[in-house]
Amino acid sequence: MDRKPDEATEAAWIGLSRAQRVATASIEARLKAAGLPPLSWYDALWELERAGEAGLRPFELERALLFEQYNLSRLADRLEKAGLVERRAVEADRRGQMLTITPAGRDLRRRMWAVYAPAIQGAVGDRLSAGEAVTLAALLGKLV
Amino acid sequence: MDRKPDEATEAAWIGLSRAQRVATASIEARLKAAGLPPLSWYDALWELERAGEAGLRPFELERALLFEQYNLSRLADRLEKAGLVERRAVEADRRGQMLTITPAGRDLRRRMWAVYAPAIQGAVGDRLSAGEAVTLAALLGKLV
DNA sequence: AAAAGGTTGATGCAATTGCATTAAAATAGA
DNA sequence: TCTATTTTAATGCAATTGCATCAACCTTTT
Repeated sequence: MDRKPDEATEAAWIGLSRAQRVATASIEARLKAAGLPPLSWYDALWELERAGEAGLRPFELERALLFEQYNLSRLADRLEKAGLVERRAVEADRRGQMLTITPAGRDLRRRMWAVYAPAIQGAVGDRLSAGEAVTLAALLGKLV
Repeated sequence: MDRKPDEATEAAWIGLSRAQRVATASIEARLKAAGLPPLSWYDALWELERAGEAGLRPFELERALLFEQYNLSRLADRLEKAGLVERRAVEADRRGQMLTITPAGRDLRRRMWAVYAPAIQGAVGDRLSAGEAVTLAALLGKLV
């Protein structure tokens, strides 16, 4: 069922690993240089902003971000402590909670995007033609 | 010079991030399930094995693996402590050292590959046609 | 040759991640 | 119902990573 990867598969895997590291390093470096928090904060804030008033359950966010449960729990701690997110009780399930973004959270998310967007362009967009970007996105989609 | 990414660029970036996480998680999980060390150990051992007798300077390995200097220094500590790698002095530069793989290191590398190879095939090869793998590798290469 | 600057590698300390476990509540099954 | 199982979320502790800095040595400049 599995077997050995052929040469192209191995090259694709290595490329995936290296490309992601290079791109991520460059993007994270720009955020840091701008005095902004890491990408994981952005991802969480963005999901919560898209979720709107209702917010999201931690386990939903966890799946959306492909985070480990304990990592999400602690990311939520930090976001809450920074005033970017609120934890509120959910009456339907007394174990659970609802995470919602605060105005400060929306504001930070927006400021991060101002750095993040050009960083994506620099790390990815500038290196690919429009057609290549479409193809790459489609191929990567097959791996998920 | 930078500006905002278009839709395809953003999709490619998100896909890159997610595909890498999914593939890596699946591969690391298989290594762990087999009681083997993480991928970073494999990568280091493989580079050192390819380097042969002469070995590599830490800074060379650091660049080959895209590691931070302090992380490589500590990875070398662990590999050495596990008897997989040897640090030896280099006479041409008394600051430096040479890292070489030991027989135990070669053995572990080989045993890891027995798990790693099918894991790559499962996470990447099985999800792409041969042509797609070639295309993907080429596009990812443009990002590095 | 001496000083200034750059390279190589390690390390103390803080923050984050991983692992294992736990507590509490919901759901399923007898 | 009431017991067993599953789901949701947190947390103590160990390992790893990140940050800042340092020490030693090499190289270049004057």
